Amino acid sequence: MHPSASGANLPVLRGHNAALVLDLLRAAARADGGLSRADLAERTGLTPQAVSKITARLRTRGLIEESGHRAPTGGKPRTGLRLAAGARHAVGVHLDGERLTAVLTDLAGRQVGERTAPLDLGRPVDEALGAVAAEIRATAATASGPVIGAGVGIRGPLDHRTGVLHRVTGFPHWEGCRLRDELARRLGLPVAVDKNTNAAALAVLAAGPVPAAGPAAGTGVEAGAGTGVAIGARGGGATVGSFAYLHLGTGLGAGLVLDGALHRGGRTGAGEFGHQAVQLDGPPCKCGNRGCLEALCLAAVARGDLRGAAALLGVGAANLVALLDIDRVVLGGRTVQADPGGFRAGVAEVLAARGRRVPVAVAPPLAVAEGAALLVLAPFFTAAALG
Amino acid sequence: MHPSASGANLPVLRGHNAALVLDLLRAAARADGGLSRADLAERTGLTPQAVSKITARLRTRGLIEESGHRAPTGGKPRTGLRLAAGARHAVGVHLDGERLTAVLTDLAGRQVGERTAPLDLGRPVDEALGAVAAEIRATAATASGPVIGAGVGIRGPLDHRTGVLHRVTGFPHWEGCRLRDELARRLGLPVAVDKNTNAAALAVLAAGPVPAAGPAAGTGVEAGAGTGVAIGARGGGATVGSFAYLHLGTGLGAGLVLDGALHRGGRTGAGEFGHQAVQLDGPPCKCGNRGCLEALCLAAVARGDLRGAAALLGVGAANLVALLDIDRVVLGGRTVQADPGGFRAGVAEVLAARGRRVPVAVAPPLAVAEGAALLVLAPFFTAAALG
DNA sequence: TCCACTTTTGCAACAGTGTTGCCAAAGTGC
DNA sequence: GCACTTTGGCAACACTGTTGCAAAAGTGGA
Repeated sequence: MHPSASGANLPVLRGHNAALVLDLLRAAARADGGLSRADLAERTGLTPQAVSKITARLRTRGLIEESGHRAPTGGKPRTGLRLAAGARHAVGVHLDGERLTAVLTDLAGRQVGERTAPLDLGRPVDEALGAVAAEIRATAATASGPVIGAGVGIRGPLDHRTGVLHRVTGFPHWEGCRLRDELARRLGLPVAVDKNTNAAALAVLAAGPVPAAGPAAGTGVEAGAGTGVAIGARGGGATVGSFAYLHLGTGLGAGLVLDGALHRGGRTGAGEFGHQAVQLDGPPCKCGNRGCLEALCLAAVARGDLRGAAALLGVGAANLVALLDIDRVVLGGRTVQADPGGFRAGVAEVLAARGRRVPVAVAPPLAVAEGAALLVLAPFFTAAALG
Repeated sequence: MHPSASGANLPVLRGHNAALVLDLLRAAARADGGLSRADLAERTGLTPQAVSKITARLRTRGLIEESGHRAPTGGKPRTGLRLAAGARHAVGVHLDGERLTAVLTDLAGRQVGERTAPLDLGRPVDEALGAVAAEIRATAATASGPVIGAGVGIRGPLDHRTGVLHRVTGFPHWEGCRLRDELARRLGLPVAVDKNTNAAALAVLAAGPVPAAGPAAGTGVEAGAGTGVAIGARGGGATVGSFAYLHLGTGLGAGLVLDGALHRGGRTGAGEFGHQAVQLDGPPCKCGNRGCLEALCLAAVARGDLRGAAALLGVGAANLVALLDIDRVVLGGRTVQADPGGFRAGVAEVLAARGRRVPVAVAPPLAVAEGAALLVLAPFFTAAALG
């Protein structure tokens, strides 16, 4: 591979624009319903004629379709275009220690099916993988159209690029498991693996901006310098922004979306949120240090002090919001789901007290599984409109 | 403006590739010297013929030039191409409270001149701005070619997009100063404003990867999903990676480069590193909270405990490396420059003790001013190779 | 000294992108 | 019924990178 083969030729250009259009239609599909060619031209900055050509190609491929007419405003009414959401499906799996949750989603990433099964990671790897593959197959079997692959969300540390697990707390025989390739071989389908926090963050990203009005943020583009991202930086089709997904379950971790893109770091290590020191002389953590946020937070949970846990989570969130200038915070994980309102309020309170006024929300319970499915759908909205 | 006008047409494509080539030549200019057309083709992934056309256009514009021949390897020797570094110049200014440091740089961002002058922010804004403008003019006057603008690095908080200062600690009459526009008016030149930490981070980014061998990091590109950045994400022409610049002076802040791009956040607020809580029951900070890293660190400095300050900085760095999976840490700021070796060692020690083995370096003293100049040079390496 | 060989670069023709100019289609409103 | 507005497609176009081929400029061996 080239060290930095980022030169763009005509096929790349075409793929980029096609993916952009498809992404806008995906976002629209999850909101009102559709967009016209004129809408797309306005939002992409391309000419209407270019959009016509692009949508014609996508229509030929069966990825989008026309959908009636909009109400006219004094001229010819706009023809609606929408994602042919049923044209492709994906399976997303959340491996949560003792439970497996699988969802089937359409091309827009919307859930259209669900399965749950117990999962015993204590079994031999080969057996367990067979069970996981069987669940994925069973989920895929309910799809009305082709299934393009399966995504898996699981606790880190792991390497997203290679799909290899580094370590699974409590189950040392899983260390080094080539999860992606093993599942892909069993399924005969493309498989993608990522941390549960990253998967959930993708689901939140795809769900679009917070329903309520967001915080004030000027949209004025100006002539100042901006080293870094060139053409092509974009988010989930809607407002580009930043948020952190904080996951409190058997551990504490984060999924970071910065400027509309998930930040994984070079070794899929980003998001290690739980082992920040917040009490230098605090109690020892199993990581070897003292005063880690995770240790304090889980201790509070263990003694039933959910308010205290939420407050601690709020402190960590405040640190993070300050460091990254993040627009909103989303909470998730089994512990949070036990008292969503309490955690939301507790975290928001600490954030406000520290002058970091950002909206706080709770992610849907299936966010990890949904996001895992998005892992395999992503290529459609990035460049894979080729072929 | 379009909400997300990221559609790419032919001019955008051309600009992207031209900027990419120029950026590679800039990086080369700061290292060995030059690259041939064949080198560029290899690194961009474009065909040699495309590179020939692109370089011909850049040569017509006087931005690059041929530079002798490489040693042949059994065929026609490669013709060297290099940035016409003297074709453009820029001024970078660091406003550091009581001192102004201005540098003149060439197109490659290399320093070719320097001026220092006392600065009294206690004076009326108008007077002080006049003095700053005069220094910039004096610096620009020494340039052998056209000066395309001036960049200013100053302590935050401020808004990079608008160039407006929010607040200058100790000098309330500067609040709300439209620094960018005021200077641009006085100079008749484009001006860009950014936080000192961001400017320094840009300088570190432009300087390229750490001279010694970097940490291991697989370069295998694979077929997994990667929602987010599409074409065009790139860094300073060299290895794309992440690092944090930590600035310890009269305050404590950070400049974050993630995946090769400076992360500013939506409100230029990113990098507020000093007000992370690391001691929940610690001493009060002027920000209103307790146990902020900045308060602890500056207290250590005040009592002459530089080792203690370095250790605290190391704790903060470890938190940050864990959260963002960062490849290296770079230190800077007046306090660090007082004992570079001690801080480097102290921070590295804490990082290692916490299992975050990343290289630690100290930035050159003029990093902020140099980075400020890069703010105005950036458009050349992003898209401004247009008409 | 000559000649095959390799490698780099350029010229010319080409494929395919988005753009421009123009026009038919399909509504509203008087 | 007719002027007007708006949408979207057809055709010609400009300009991108690509492909095919040849010239330039070296090496190395006979």
